[in-house]
Amino acid sequence: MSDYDPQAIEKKWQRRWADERAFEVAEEPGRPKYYCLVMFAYPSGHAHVGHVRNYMIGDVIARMKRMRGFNVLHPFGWDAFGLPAENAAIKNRSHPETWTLDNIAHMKGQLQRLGISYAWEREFATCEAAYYRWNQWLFLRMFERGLAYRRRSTVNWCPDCATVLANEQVVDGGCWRCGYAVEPRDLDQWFLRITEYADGLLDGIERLDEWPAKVLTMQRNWIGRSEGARVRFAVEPAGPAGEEEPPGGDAAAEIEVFTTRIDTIFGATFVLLAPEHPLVARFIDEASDPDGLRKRVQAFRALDRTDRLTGAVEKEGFDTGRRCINPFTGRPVPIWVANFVLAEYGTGAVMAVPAHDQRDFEFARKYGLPVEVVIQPEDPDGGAPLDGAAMDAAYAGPGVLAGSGEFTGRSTADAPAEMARAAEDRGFGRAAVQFRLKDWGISRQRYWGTPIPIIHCEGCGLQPVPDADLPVELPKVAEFSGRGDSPLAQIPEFVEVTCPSCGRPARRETDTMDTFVDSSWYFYRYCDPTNTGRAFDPATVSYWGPVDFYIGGVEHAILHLIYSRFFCRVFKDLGMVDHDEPFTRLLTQGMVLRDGAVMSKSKGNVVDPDEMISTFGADALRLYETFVAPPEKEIEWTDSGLEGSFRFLTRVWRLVTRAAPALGTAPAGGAGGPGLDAAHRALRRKAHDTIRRVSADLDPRAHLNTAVSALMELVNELYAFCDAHGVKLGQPAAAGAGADPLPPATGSVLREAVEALVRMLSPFTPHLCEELWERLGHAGGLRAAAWPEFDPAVAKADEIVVPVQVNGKLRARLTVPADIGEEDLRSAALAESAVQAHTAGREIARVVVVRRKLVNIVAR
RNA sequence: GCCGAGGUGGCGAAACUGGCAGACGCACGAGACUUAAAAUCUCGUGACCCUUCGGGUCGUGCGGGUUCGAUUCCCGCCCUCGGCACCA
Repeated sequence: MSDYDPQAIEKKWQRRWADERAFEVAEEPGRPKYYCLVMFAYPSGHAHVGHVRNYMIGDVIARMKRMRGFNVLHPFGWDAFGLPAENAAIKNRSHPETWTLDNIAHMKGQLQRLGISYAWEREFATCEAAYYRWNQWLFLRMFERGLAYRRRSTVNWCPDCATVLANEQVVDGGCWRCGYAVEPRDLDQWFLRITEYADGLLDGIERLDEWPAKVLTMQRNWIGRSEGARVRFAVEPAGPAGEEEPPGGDAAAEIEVFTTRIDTIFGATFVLLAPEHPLVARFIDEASDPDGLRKRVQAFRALDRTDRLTGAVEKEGFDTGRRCINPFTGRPVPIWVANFVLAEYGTGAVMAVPAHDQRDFEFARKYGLPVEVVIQPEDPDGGAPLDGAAMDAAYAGPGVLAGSGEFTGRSTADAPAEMARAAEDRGFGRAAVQFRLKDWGISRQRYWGTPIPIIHCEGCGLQPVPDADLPVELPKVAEFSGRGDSPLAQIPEFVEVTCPSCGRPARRETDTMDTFVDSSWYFYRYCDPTNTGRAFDPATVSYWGPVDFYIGGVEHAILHLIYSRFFCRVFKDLGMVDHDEPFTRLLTQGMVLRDGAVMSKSKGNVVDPDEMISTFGADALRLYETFVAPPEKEIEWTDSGLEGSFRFLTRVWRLVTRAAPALGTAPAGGAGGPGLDAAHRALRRKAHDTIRRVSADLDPRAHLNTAVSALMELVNELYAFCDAHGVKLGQPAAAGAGADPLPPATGSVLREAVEALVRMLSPFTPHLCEELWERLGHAGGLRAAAWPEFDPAVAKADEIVVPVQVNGKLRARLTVPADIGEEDLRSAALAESAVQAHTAGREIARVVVVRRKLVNIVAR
């Protein structure tokens, strides 16, 4: 057994860091700052090794940056509102706060046992009124600006969670949390106008060059910008000519469509309405509905929402019997209702151009509707032009407009802009941009969230709670009986208030905010966490912000990471932040799997960090999770891998503790020292080469795994060096070094390498390295120690090995002076016997010499 | 269908700007130490072939191309994973 005792070492240093408030920071104008942030935690109960990996990546970067002289902000906190707490309260007949605070206490203990260098002084939980009052404050600012508004709308309702979900929280038609099929419901809801910022959010993506391409793509898809045009088709009066319009009739009705292909509009042979389109009900008179169209509409609307959204339903439609006028051709076209047209996208109505849209084409063929070609591909061979009657598929490619009136002959490249302009000039349309992104519904009919600070007054309407009355605190008691209306609605002393405007009795809003509001700006609050006068001091955020390095799971690519970008822009418009983007660099860490599956309690494959820590120590766990693969990749948990990391740390322990008594003072830099022999110079070279590699791997590359392997190589080399120079590292322990004092040169070279090793390893395994650093005779801890300095003069080799190829195949390796000239290298290569054996009897056509890299001899 | 990321030994991976493929680790094998085992230390470990130290051939998903030289660049495929998707 080794005398490496992680339990004792880790306790000692964790206590010391806590006593010294070692990682708290203050603004220091003029000193470079670095804001390193991991996504804060939902206090679900227990951290597992997947969380640990996330936090380790942040901790390695934060500790390294600190040693490199940066003023590092590395905070942590809790995303503490949310449904699981409320569900647990219902189940346990307790209060959500109890469950939440218990979990936070437990998880905080777990994180502290990992020795993460958080500024715990800045910790907060979003369920504290001191935090969520600023959610309310911000909501009111958005309300004033029309960015927060209330409207009745069809929303995504999760029957299981008994609440509304944002569009982003519906995954494959189910609830993102419980998977239960989402239903449509008509409710009055609060929305945040994120669409106001759609263009800015999309354009900003172009400048996020330190974000993973995957996340940017997902955000682009989610925002879903389409350029096209809106065109209005006038509805023809109903019934035979001369018949009187019914009262409230639709003589002036118009159908507005959105299209990305206005250049095909002369080929629009019918118009399709969503079943929910308001005109549909007007077109179908219930009293005289001989064909039972109303029933068909209802059948369409009743279709499974998921199937309808994913296209799993058979495309069907029917003729309303009404017609509208194509404003470009002046011709009437029939109006149909189709089950695949979505009310919530665009205008809920589309023009159908079967010749140039595959879906329209199939629909037209199914129902015998006309197909008119208005785009002819440019065919250099002069083949037969397309014919609507004979086509077996739509032509959606580029070409030249045909049968399109004054636009005939224009190209599909130019026509759309011209035709949109024409539509605008003639007053029936305009160029338009359509987004897939919708406004963010934040109303939740649940208790455990931020109360929305609004009062409903019958006389005055929606009244904001005055700023002076903030926070609107969650009432402490509430009945957690189960499902139904918001629990807050059942607390009279919360609901019954007086109108701040007229003073008459009024009702308080009982919805709470989506918890994603909480997480959309928490990174600013860390900068100024105890401010009682405002959300944060802009000057403080100006110093720390934006977040330089943000680390978290890719599952937040479109939820949290779009909302935060949105809030950043809102704060900027409020004059509170001075940057456009909140997170300069984003790293999405891979998940930790076990037996090929995500760890979960239900699968019973959770690896508990506490168990690993008690067996191998936090340092071994930290090292394993950073070494096993690049941070972005998912990893498969293996116990043997963790054991391997523990073995390595034992090796480091033995190396440093046994060698320490014999170490001299480190060499004072310079070019290797003329008095040193080859082995000593080689060790110095290796040490400095490792400094170069590890430094670059950590910053900026964040390749934590290769940084560790470089350190392992250095340790291997140090073992070989010690073995060759009489420092006994192997067993038995009693026969350690120190018995024979080392020659001063050997001791000083060893010290230099060992101290570089300890410092560079310390971000990964801080407890072990602090202990070793102390044993090496340094006071003040590693925080005071600078990152080792790379000296190119020392790293420079005096001899190098150059591979020699013949026709691209490796045939020999030459050991030559590092500064060898091209000519000398060339002749040395040609003189090599192995080379001559392969060139014998052949003509040497060419010799490629790449300085310091390789020689390739081309022989024929 | 569209967009993105990938495919390298038994396994996790490395190769940063076109220059020795497989560093480092896991697993496995051999040796040293030991009464023995564990631990530790040292060595070996892509495949195939000739086998004599040693040498040869093949090898980074598949097929082509560019190049003195390709895991890396280009063209065409196949597969895996992720996102979006009746979005007009």
